[in-house]
Amino acid sequence: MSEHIFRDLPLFAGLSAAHLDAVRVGMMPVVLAPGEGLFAQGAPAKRFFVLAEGRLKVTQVTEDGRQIIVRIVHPGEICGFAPALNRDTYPGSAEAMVPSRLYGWPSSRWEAVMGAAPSLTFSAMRAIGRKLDEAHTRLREASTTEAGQRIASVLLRIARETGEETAGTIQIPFPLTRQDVADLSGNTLHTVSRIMAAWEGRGILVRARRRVIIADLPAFEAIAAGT
Amino acid sequence: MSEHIFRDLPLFAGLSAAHLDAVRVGMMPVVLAPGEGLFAQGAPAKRFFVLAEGRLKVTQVTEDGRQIIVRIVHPGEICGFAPALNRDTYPGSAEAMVPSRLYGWPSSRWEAVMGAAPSLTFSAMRAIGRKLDEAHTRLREASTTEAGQRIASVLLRIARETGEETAGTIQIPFPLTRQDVADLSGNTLHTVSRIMAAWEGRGILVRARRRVIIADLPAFEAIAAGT
DNA sequence: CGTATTCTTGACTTATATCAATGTCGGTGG
DNA sequence: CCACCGACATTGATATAAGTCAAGAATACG
Repeated sequence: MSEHIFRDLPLFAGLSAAHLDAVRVGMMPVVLAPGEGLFAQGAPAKRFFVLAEGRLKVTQVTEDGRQIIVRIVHPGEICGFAPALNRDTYPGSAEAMVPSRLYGWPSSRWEAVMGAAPSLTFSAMRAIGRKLDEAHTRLREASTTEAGQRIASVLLRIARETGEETAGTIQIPFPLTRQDVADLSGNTLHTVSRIMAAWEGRGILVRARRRVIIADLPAFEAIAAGT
Repeated sequence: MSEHIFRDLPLFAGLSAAHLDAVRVGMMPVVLAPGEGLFAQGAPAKRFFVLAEGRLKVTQVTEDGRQIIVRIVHPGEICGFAPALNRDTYPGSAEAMVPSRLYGWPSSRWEAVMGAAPSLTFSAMRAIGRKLDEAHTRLREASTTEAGQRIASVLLRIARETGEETAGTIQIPFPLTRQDVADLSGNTLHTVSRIMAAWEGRGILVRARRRVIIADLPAFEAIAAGT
């Protein structure tokens, strides 16, 4: 079954038959509807996953109910890698933003699956490293740049990762509410709404419910860079 | 030479003679005076390191000259792991806070050194993972908690990692200026100074130049947790 | 002993959160 | 098919935390 995922996922490309067999042990497919949770912050980290199709958001909540979006998981990426951190609970919650398809393994298989091929390990390590890099960028921006710049920077990064160009505009191909943007950029919903409304007025952004469409990329890049 | 480092550093514990030999290839000792730089942001990532003794701070600067301390490197930790991110320049600058001793390898040896023992790879991965976790915590705090809480949280984490208890007080065993604390917690020097002065008045902190000494740990923990 | 670094403190300003209300879209069920 | 309801979004008024500007004091170091 699911022979195709090994062709679909770059992460598993070029493995020998023996290693593929090792990877397959304990592997289970998972399907999620929009808004459905995959795992919850603080829950025992029973499994780790690779996203085959769709989009997830990983969030963390503070005691007082505030939320931030820690990362957005794109197809082909690993998530739930708590085993790598040597911890037994998930540091955040994961939830599908759109219909999603993934594959999961018991945490106990982490070293076996990673060990099946060194390239897999380095790939996972690079993925974690990139996340670290991104987290540091956001951290630096959080304390040194103002709200508008942070919002532009976050949207620009997502647009670069996954944006789809249509008639000169770039659209982020999955729904992002104003609240999501706020949680991504460390602002309140209100501030985000005000700033994005201003950009609409200047023709930089196109107004759309639960969607972000960049109309004037150069202007957007200028804002992200600090004008 | 330097046979002892393999006993001193937990990272290299329990390796076979053959693997130790592999690790030793291209290895070079480095000594740094306080304030001396190890590598600079944007420079070609020629080497990666393990800190044997001392303390480093890794910083990033924005175009407009603002700075944040991305992490503090403690003895036994890996730094300069740009190769793991598949990038050829350092994302930040590293500088010794106190006299420091380390060992470096050419970046080209990354996979070889990591491959010398799987345990080493997983150790490095855990180290990166922990940094990611820490970055997310700081990111969450940056946008949801107020200045005093962030300062307390940062100092508390460092104190837990490395603090030394003396006569009921806990001292962070390396110099930390108010500016350092500001760069660590995402504040200005002034805000940090005001808040720490207030804590001194309440007997929670002991005043000391370039040093942080926690006098009332429970009170400090309460502040970090959000009172 | 003087000079540089580090730290403190005050007055003022501003960005952004908070509070509060209203508006708009889009799906669901009658 | 239309009306309603809930989710999502806008907008204004106000409050406030923390940044900026500015000056000066304390400590370390050569």
